[in-house]
Amino acid sequence: MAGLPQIAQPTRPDRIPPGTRDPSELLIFPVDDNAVTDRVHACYTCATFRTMLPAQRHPTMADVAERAGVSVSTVSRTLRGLSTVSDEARAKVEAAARELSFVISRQASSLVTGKTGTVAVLAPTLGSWFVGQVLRGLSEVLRDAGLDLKVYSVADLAERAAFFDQLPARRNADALLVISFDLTEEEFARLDGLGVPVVYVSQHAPGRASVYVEDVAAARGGTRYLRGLGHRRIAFVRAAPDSGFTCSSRTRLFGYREALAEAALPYDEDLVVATSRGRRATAEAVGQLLCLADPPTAVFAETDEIAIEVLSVLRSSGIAVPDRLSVLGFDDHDHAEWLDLTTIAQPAVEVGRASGTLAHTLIDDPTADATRHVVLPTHLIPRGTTGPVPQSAPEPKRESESAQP
Amino acid sequence: MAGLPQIAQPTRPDRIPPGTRDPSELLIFPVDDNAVTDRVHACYTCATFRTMLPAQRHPTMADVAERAGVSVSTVSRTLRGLSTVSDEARAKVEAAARELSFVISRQASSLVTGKTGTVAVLAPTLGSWFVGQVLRGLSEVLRDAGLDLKVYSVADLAERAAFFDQLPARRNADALLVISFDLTEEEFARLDGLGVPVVYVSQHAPGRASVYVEDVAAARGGTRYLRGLGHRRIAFVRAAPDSGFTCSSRTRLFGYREALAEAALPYDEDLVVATSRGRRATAEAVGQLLCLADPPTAVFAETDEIAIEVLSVLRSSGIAVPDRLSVLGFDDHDHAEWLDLTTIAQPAVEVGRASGTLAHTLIDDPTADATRHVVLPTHLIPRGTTGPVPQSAPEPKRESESAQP
DNA sequence: GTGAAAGCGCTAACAT
DNA sequence: ATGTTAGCGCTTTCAC
Repeated sequence: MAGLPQIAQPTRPDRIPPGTRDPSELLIFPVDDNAVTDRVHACYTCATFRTMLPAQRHPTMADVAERAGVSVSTVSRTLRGLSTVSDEARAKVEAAARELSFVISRQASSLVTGKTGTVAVLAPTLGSWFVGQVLRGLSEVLRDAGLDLKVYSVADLAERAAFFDQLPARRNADALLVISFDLTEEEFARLDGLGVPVVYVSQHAPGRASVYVEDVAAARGGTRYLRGLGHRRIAFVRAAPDSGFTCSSRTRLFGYREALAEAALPYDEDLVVATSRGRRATAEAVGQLLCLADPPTAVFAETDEIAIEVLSVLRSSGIAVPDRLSVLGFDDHDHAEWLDLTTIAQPAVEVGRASGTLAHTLIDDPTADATRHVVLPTHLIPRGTTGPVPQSAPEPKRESESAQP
Repeated sequence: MAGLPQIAQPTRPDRIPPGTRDPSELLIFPVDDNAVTDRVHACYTCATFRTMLPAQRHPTMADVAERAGVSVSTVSRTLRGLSTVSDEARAKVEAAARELSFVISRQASSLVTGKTGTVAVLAPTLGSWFVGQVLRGLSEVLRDAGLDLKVYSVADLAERAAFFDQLPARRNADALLVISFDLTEEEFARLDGLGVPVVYVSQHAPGRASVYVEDVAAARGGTRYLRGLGHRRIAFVRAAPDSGFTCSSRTRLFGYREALAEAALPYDEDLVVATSRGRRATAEAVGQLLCLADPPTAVFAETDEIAIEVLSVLRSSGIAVPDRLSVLGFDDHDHAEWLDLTTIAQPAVEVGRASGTLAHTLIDDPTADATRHVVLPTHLIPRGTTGPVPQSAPEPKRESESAQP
């Protein structure tokens, strides 16, 4: 692991305002505006505020018991809310615990109960909108259930392999939630043998507990909606498949194809393009579509984040939305409303909540149906980026061709 | 806690394709497109895929020792990488551990070492862009350090109070990271007595370990930049202060005021407006600014997310950016580039990395400087939403006043 | 209703 | 270099 950067020797200012707390005065380090390098500073004015506290031992149940004048067993029973404790003893224990700021050690109790009081979640990244929303719902439910939340993320294939090889969650969580992973059979098998319940989030895992929205039906509905506006040439922009982390591409593309088939529209592979993160890739993908002999009049993006990139590219190219090209997203990202993006909303927070609830159920009740599926609804939100197909499909106008009058 | 929703009785389709794995065929539940209610489904085709595995006991070190024909101590030493193990014994232990898929129980080892191998983080929400980026950097560093990451989030003031009352992280983590909280003195005091190192992230905590970007200098620089474009009436749009969760409003506003003062520009309270999440609040805030007798020619938004809302409102009002109004953000959110938003970039992922590194240092070395500050740089990225001040500050044009020629 | 004692799985000190 | 032993802080019998 990389160590901390070296401590830079701060140029001592002429006068150090003693004991000041105003943030503007505290920030007296020689930090250039717009500097390019990072550094570590000793904080002059801060150092006086606090002398190091001696590392103190956390109080244990024995401490509480002694103070309350009861046995450790009684403390344990009281704190777990068992009814076999007299009111008198309970009061004494609660008072003692409060006075000592006693907090139970999950490590110790888990050793004997076999429960860790923790739920682990595995996600491809912690930085995406969807994962963030799922975690929000999840943490809310787990907090109410008295469970802690541990997160594992794997950034690339090597880390992914390492995770499935070692399964660090194995003995250190009561359940594992896997968010939005396109798993191989081997990985499924590995998790099947994990020894704790596994809940698959945002994906349909055959024969295993899953929570997801009906991507296929939603994408079918979205494509039908575009068809209803008169569009016949509908493009699909998907995330780059190389990451291997998302399974929504597959399902949403499937729904798209179904809706085309319903209307006897051909599935044209030229209309399906992939983009990876970053504006360049999206610009290329969009360019590819617009250069087709028979270009699309509508674009269905796999996620709102992709749709927003597409909008951005279209705007800077001067292509009118929705007059010349309609754009449909998926997610109802916060920014979708602000950008007036038509999208298929999915209840991401609710997906998190349902996952947490399901995990909690499976933990508490080992006889619960471990193959239960929770399917959450989606709904289309028509906004301003979609409109009727242009009356006469115009030849794709290229700048070099259009002469000024 | 709310229970799981009732299992809906699925209408059995005419034919259940047996053993199929194609996702489209699996999704045979009566899920209406765009349905409004959620439900739980039993998955017909899935149930056949897997018979419940009996709950199996996790192998312990004793199991590994027995299989390897050595003592438990040797297993422990081997797995911890101590050098006092013969190659022969090491090989046998590693083989046995692998065969049994042994995973060490942190619970048990932490009981004796006093270390949990876990770092806890407290965040106001898990759904914001900044927190997500910080968590990305953090998890990367912690993974390399062999530490697990536990997250606590508090959604409202009641939960916040409960957290500081109980301090659930107390005995269950080796360090606590507090992200972007505006803490009271009482809360600081409570954390000072936590018994484990605390790192304050995205905030300057006097006398305590902190990692942050220099908000004051950055905001000063951003405001100077707008001044350099000729702007004299510069508005500041901040997040609603009622949440009490962010401390960036205070510091960034301070830098803004400093830059005004440098140029002897007056600080006009009418130019500082607050907005909460949601487009309506932003629309009102922007409206307030545009209705001023002497309206601003530039807007500095506390975050990119706010700036994007502002842009959206301006666009739908037909107010040209930057011709009539310049907009400056803060963060360099992913969407900022797509939207061509001028912004002050902060290295959010790097903030997470540095926090994790600092926490790791403080855990491993109790004598390390617990008041160390890491200050990371910011830089301004000029893009298309900022431009020179309009030549002659025009009277604010109101639709009712402008007559058609 | 309460306490004493055993032991969860591991590490650390000691003995060999 | 390896095995033996004594706990870490808690829960859980089992007596009382």
